[in-house]
Amino acid sequence: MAQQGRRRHVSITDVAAQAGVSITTVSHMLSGQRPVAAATAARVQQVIADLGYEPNRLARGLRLQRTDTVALVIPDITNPFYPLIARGLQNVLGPAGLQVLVTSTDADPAAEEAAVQQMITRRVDGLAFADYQADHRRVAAAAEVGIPVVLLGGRTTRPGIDVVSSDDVAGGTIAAEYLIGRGYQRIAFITGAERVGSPANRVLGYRHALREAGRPYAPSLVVREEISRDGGARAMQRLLTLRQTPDAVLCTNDVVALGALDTAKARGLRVPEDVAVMGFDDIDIAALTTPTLTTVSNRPREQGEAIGRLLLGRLNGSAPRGPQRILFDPAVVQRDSA
Amino acid sequence: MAQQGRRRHVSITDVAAQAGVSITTVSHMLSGQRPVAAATAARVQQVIADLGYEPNRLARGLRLQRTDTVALVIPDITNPFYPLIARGLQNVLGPAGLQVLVTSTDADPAAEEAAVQQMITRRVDGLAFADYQADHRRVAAAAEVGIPVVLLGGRTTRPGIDVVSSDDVAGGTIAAEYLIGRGYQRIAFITGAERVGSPANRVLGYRHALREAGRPYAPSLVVREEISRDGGARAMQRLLTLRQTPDAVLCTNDVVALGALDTAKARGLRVPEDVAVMGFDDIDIAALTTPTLTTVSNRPREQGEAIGRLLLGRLNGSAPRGPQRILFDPAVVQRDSA
DNA sequence: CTGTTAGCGCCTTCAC
DNA sequence: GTGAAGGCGCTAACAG
Repeated sequence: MAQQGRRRHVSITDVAAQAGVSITTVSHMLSGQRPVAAATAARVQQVIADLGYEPNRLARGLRLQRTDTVALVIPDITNPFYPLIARGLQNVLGPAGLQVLVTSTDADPAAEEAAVQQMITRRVDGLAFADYQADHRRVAAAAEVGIPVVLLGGRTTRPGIDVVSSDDVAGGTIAAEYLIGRGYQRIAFITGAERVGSPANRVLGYRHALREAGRPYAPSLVVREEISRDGGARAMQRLLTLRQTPDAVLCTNDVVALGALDTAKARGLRVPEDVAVMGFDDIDIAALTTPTLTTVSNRPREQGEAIGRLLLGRLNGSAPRGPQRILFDPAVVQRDSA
Repeated sequence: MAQQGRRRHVSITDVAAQAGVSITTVSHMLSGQRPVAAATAARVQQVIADLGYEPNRLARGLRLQRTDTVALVIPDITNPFYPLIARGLQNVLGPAGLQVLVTSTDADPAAEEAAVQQMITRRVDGLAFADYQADHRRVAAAAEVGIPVVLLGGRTTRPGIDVVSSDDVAGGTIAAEYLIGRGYQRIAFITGAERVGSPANRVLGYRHALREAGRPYAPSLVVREEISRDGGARAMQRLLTLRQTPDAVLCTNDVVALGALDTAKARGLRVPEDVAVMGFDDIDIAALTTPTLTTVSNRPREQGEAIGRLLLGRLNGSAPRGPQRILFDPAVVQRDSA
């Protein structure tokens, strides 16, 4: 039966003693590193089962200088985009015997720094890191001690730092092209305050598409707000105060688009008749809103898997020496909101 | 600058040598466990900074028999309910210096067993475990080696196993009472096929409320379907074929309620005028549907925080000896659909 | 105020 | 086919 108090874990020494062999033999029987007599093996097996022995990975890690653990540091686990990344990562790392350690930082620089340091002290074998700026300086400490790093959403690689990202410029372009093709005339963009990172690149793509279509670019139609549902709602309110309100609004991600929808609904606006709304990421909720949300798919699960493969390559030494960069082609997912 | 190849981590020995002191002094200077001369301290600090020393938590964990790590094993990280649990858990554990290790199992019994065993070998200080059946046998192995366990959604405690759960029976009761109070006469319930677990308990509460109100219980109004949006849609279709159709429908969770809304909309029924719809959980999208969804809040974030406090209590020994059970009172979140 | 030393549990080289 | 012993990096008696 279950125990109340704390019980000492049984160690390899206990098993060896009970089985009347040396710990060497137990160790080799577990790892299969060298042959063990059938009779001995059976006896050891039995004792392991009797005692409920579970090897201590701390000790093994200390000895092997390897923890079979990979860290995933993300801004917000409650943004559905990141659980999908986590899922993809676990999909490829799990079968390889690696554990994923997930931490949310709330996009707070101090928390991000603390998280990276924490992971270094835990001697993770690899680090996947995401924040809205995709700032490589945040992970420099890890790269410097030789931990392979993959930066999600980054644009530029560094020695020791690989990058996985959606092609955000292309995403902004195809989204704007889609709206232009649907006949929308005044297309606004709700983005973040930072001038770098995915949000900024999506705006770049949007401007590119306007230019290609011979449309004027109106700075007043690009509004910068906190990247959150509330931020999206506020930005939408601001857009609705313009003399000429937009007939379509691109939002830097789906969560922000939810906020824009909140405001539209609160104002009694019909979507997409009065104003079209479009997001980025294609999180699950995008298919559940009313109206369902037209968006740009960034295939987060596949990005997570790509991160995993990159990390695995670094860990088993099969990766090329220089830093790698994997870009995901975005695609418009047409639904009802635009 | 960042390094390409693997570099050896610097250890406390390196710091001691470089600073010309013993490792004991470095250790105590780090932990503050005993006074160190100001001059010595300064020198050691400097060396630590120069060398970029990060203590190795594996070694420390091995020595201290404590990892400052807590495992969270959940069925599906992409189900929005669980990231909120994770968030709450991290909220209380983080400030206490504990890391949370999250793993998804897809509700696969084999994966669940593997995850628990994995966490034991990693010598986590505590384990939070959730699956849809809330089966305590899944965590027995951890409890037996003395790891404090909290089971999410469980009904019965065991020695070494605490429980945190929403009070599902009460939830079913207040939901039904709310609808009765609003004047609805024929209240249906869409639930899952299983006769145990949260869905079943919610039906129990619903029946209780009917009885208390002196209303008859009509078995034909309880329909069992797959717990999903499609399942909800199918169940609603079935309800609409009854001779006497319901004027209100309780759905075992919000996703199922979305399906019910789909069918109502497809049939041209007005909600709540023709038929009211109500869910459980209060996930984010409940506020996004048209009409917005009246539901029962289960406060997942707070449940996560409760798990964290329970675990902390076990770890610092301040908890009572016997197993504890924390029930969350559900609350009706009134919106437009009922 | 500081140092020496004995493990924590495991893997692995070397020896039999 | 099997063992003995060293050491991964750290903390905490025990000694000055």
